[in-house]
Amino acid sequence: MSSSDRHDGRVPPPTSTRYHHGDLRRALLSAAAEEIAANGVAALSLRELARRAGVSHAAPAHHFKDKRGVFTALAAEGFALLHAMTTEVLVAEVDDALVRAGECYVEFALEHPAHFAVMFDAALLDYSDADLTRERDIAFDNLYQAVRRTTAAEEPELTMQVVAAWTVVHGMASLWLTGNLPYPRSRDQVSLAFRDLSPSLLRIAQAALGDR
Amino acid sequence: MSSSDRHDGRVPPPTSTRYHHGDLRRALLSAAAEEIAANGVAALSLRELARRAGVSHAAPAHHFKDKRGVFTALAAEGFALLHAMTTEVLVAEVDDALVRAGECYVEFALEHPAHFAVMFDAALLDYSDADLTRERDIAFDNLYQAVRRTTAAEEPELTMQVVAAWTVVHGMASLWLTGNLPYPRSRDQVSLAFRDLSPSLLRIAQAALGDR
DNA sequence: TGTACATCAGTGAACGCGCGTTCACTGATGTAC
DNA sequence: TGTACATCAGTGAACGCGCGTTCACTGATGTAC
Repeated sequence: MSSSDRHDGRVPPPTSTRYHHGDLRRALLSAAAEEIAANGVAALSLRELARRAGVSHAAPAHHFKDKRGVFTALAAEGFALLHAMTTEVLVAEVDDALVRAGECYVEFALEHPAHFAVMFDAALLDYSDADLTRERDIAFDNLYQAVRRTTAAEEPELTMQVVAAWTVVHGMASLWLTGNLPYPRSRDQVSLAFRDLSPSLLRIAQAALGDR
Repeated sequence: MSSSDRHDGRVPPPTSTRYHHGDLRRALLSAAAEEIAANGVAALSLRELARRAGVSHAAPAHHFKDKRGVFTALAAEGFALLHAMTTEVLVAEVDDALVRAGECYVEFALEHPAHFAVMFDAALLDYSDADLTRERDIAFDNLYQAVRRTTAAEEPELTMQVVAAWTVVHGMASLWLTGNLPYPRSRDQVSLAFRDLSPSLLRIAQAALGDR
């Protein structure tokens, strides 16, 4: 830690080694996302995050109570990201808002696999965290809105359609992330996959109804 | 460890404390399933499994190389269970084999959540394990067979329909396990949920195609 | 503009703990004779 | 049927390690005056 790289202006240089990190919370969350994406949720330790952020192992305690706090913050961030992506689609007032919102869901999962892995895992999260539940609720709101754009159905049919739509995109995201979809794991494949799978989905649904 | 409970016959009493466990491998896998279902995959330790099985902490090494070995054996067992369940449906030669096989998938996930949690998580598994890949492949075979019962489609449409069917049941199982389906987490709700959701699924698929 | 001070993010040493692994051992089982 | 022996599942003590947590501290920042 030489004295030359202490601070050279109002905005601290993010690459130099300084006593105060500047944005350690952000850095720890990013490190957590990388670590989880690479080695899974079971491998995460706070000391490892501190190491990745180039900070002493006691530093994270200033930003997160414990490991659960990191997972919870990551999940909240994930819901916020998903909400932002789907909101973009909804405000565009396009015809196929539901399909586009569904594509958002899958694109989000592919781009942020660590967030996705954590968002629905009750064993990892602290649901008394107001941030988490708020972000989750507003993200979920957008799904409801997207479904409403394609149907005039009232409850309880509306909820059934929300569940059906969510089921499809959630299944798709999960299978894709686990390498079980015949497409490369890339965001720009999502629209193509939707186009390919929609007719098959229709066939499957028809078969399910017709065979009864 | 009194001398009175050593062995009183050919078949060792499973409840008494004996030097040789009798079926430790099984007991460890069951303990692992319980532990994972209760506290998640991240919480599992070999020492805890030994404790649950009432055996010294060094004993598991005789049956599993390491934690990954336990996860891998659990996943293989899961695929075998799923295969057995779906085979039952297929040999029955019913009309709605695909729907029934799909119900099997969701029922399996609800009844064996720990197995399900482990089966598709690449970070936990050793894919060089012949048991695992064999059981996975034969389980997957049954899904293909079930789809073939409803369609004369050839490749690549056949694979698309397999993927579509898998997507739906996998999404359903995942959301159900995470408490996001409006049904109690019970096996006998699965058929009902299928009946409720199939029309909604059809509507969603139609909307996806119609809006393009 | 300069100085004093409160605040707080980050340090680094220390701690106790549960973990996986190793190893010489022991108890039980089954098989050869 | 009885005895000797090989095999191996399970024991328990020991080890080193990475972990989370605590705590007195220090360096940087921002604000009051």
